[in-house]
Amino acid sequence: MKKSKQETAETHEDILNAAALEFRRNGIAETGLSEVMASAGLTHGGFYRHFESKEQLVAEACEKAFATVLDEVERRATRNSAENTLSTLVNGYLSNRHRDDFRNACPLAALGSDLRRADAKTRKVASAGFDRFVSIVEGQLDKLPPPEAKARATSIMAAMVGAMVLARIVDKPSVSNRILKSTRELILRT
Amino acid sequence: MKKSKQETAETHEDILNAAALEFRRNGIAETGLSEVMASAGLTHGGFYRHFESKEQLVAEACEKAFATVLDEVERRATRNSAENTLSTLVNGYLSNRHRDDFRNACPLAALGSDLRRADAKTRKVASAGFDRFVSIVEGQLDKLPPPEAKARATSIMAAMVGAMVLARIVDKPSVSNRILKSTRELILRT
DNA sequence: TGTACATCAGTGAACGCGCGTTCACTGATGTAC
DNA sequence: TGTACATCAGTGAACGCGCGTTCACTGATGTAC
Repeated sequence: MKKSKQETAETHEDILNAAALEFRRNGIAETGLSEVMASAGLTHGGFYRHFESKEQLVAEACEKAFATVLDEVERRATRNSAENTLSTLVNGYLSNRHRDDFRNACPLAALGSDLRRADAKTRKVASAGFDRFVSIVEGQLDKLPPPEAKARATSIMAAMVGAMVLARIVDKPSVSNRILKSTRELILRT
Repeated sequence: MKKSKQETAETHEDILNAAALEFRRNGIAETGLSEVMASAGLTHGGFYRHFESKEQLVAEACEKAFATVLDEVERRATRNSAENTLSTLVNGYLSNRHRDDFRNACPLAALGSDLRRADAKTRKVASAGFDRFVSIVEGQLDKLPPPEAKARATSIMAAMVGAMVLARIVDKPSVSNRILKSTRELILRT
């Protein structure tokens, strides 16, 4: 039952989307290929018609997750450039919605320690994703001279990622909310 | 070859220390019990004389890692209370040494996304570790009124953990160093 | 345009491997008398 | 204090299981003529 080129391409995207979600939700090592394929509506045997290995899927799924999330962040950041889009961006990132929903979750926070241990290709993807995210934040800091803006944007990313990682670890909702709130304040005060 | 009570207790600690190191270095799911036992100088069969399950080892090893790291942080923070110990603490946490050496690495940053997916007991341990770390930082903010100090300490923790997570993901040393440096500045300026 | 055939996406069973866990066994320790 | 025996830390082999990966097979698609 060979499929048409278009169907094949759609299936490829389905697997990528399923993997991008499952990896962020359950972790890379904890997510099996059968799980990913089932989530995409397929049996696991067909996996190797689309990817050379799990490592390649990890790299492509991370790239996909970064692209999806950053396209959306960039879209919202550039929509109303007149308003204060930095606070929109920060409040969106450090929100309960982002914390609780992995469908559009930032891979840096969702896969933090997994990415460190991933192979070179995936780490390259993650590094590029980080750079792009910093650039978007930097674009919201037009009141600062460029070198300071880059440093500032970098530290804002660190604070946001750390807050999201911690907000998901902690087992008391009140503490989780306090982490998000105080980090919003740390970044946005001045 | 039964061992004396003291030897048994020492072996228990050896396994805990080995696990605390290997989990932080390689991740929880990626570290096998054979690996931990070999690292402690034992064969894997004896594991269940000391622990009920891998989950229990994870919880105890995390507790051990938090205790070791936080005792040391607290010791240094209270040693010379006259000096500015906040900058000592922050500069120590956001250092290349901390980033590159997992023997005394903060479990929150080293196991970030692993802890989120751990069982209830381990998450409780991690939450308690986080609370204690916040209290130590809060103790260095004696110029702020208590409620603000707690919020500030919380956001400082978020920034430090995020910076360390990102500094380890990124594949260019220059970017990694920039993350640490800019976050030190974000926290310590004012 | 129609026909014959090669291609290959997807299925489902099977592979070897390492995992967490169990178990029979050993022999020094600790205890009961 | 000395002796006999139960305990149990540690070994090394084995267990079932799920993992990533491979493979024979199916049959619709795409291509060559």
